[in-house]
Amino acid sequence: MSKNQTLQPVTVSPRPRGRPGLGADAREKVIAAASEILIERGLDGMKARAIAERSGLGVGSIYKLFDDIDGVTRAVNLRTYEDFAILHREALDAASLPGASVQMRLMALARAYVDFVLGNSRRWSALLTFNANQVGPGPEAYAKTRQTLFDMVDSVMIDLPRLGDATQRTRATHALWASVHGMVVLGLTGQETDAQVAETIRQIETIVGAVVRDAGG
Amino acid sequence: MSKNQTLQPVTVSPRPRGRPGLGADAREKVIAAASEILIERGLDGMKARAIAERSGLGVGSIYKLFDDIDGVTRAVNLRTYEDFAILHREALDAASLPGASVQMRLMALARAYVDFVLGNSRRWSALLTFNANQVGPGPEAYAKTRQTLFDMVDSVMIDLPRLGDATQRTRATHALWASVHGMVVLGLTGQETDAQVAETIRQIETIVGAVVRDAGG
DNA sequence: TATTTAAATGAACATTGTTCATTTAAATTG
DNA sequence: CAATTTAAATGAACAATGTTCATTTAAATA
Repeated sequence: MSKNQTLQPVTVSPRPRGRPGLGADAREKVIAAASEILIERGLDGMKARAIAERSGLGVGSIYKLFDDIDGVTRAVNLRTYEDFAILHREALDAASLPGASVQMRLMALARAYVDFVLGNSRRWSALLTFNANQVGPGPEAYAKTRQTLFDMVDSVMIDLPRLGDATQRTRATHALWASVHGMVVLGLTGQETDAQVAETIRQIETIVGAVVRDAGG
Repeated sequence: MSKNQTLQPVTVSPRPRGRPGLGADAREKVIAAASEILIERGLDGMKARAIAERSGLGVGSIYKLFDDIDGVTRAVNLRTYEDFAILHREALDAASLPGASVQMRLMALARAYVDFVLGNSRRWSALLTFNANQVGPGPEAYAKTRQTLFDMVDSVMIDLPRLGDATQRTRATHALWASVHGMVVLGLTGQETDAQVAETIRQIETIVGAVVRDAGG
């Protein structure tokens, strides 16, 4: 191997002298600790000191890793959103058997939505609160997951014969999934009975059914 | 006039001796001050001291009138919700000309929804944040306004011929309006361009149109 | 006018986000 | 290996905010 340093200068900077940085997993430890607290005690329990104690770090270290507590919340919410997408992927794969109708596949995705909210109420609530306070589009990191979710729904919608061109299908996909979001948000309060859950599912079936039939599905 | 006190004892308690209570409008002054701050500085500006200063009361007085700052927020949000409903009423009345189609009237209501969010972004955001943090159904006071809004939409939906019985129509009304909510929430971020607003309206038209056509409207 | 009473107040406290002077420990140097 | 260097790590201290309660205030009565 050539070692001609004039042609190929050493680009790796020499290891600095001082104490090495926080382990690469320090960020991960903070996010994990904060997530646990969120699940156990809700967003109100996600205090700087509580996160520090559970993660085994000092309070100040959190501010080395994140700009502020909102930064931790953003990271936790991003994790929530990713888990949300993973559940959808699994549900769609399970429902994508040969001959599965558009309605069936869309409802499988919708049920994944409902299931996630039911099983992750505090993480979900934190995500909603964050979005409600956002001005402007969310952080760029969310875009990828959002696109992943969109693609899943759109991959089903593409089987509807009368949705028009790509622009119109994209619009219908966004519209339908925002609608599911609305019905879940207004239907599931965090203290719901089985009957309320069933009613929410039926409402979603109503809208999905109307859209699918209207588009010749 | 008879003054037989044994048959008709005096039921009005005598005026108490001490300093009289906060004026009946003290609560109103707090709500007004808090609303102004919310509009000017957002939810983060709604601090106890800021509300006290602007309302001309002491900090402690706020805690005589409300259990805590969340109580003030709840009252402010209720006011927001009532104003929201008023705008819908005006829009529906204006759109309820003879011969106005179901689609036209539903879209008039939907445009009122969008207009309110655009014109009251911080108050709207506060309402969303509150709902996101609620566990269980919102306070009972909200139920009346919610019913008012539901009745408006339902009074249009009743003109659709193929919505089935009252249970199914109620479900469709809830479903459609929750859908509009979802599209507005995900479509209007608080920093939206005219194009984004137009796209949101078209998405709503897509869902409303599908539901109306599917129900024979 | 003096007295009584409860409303009204704001200083004081508790909690929490955030900073930064100091401590700590890893890597290098001699 | 001991001394030195360096930046990470820390947590005490500060700032901001929600909340309480002993004291003050003023209206109604005696």
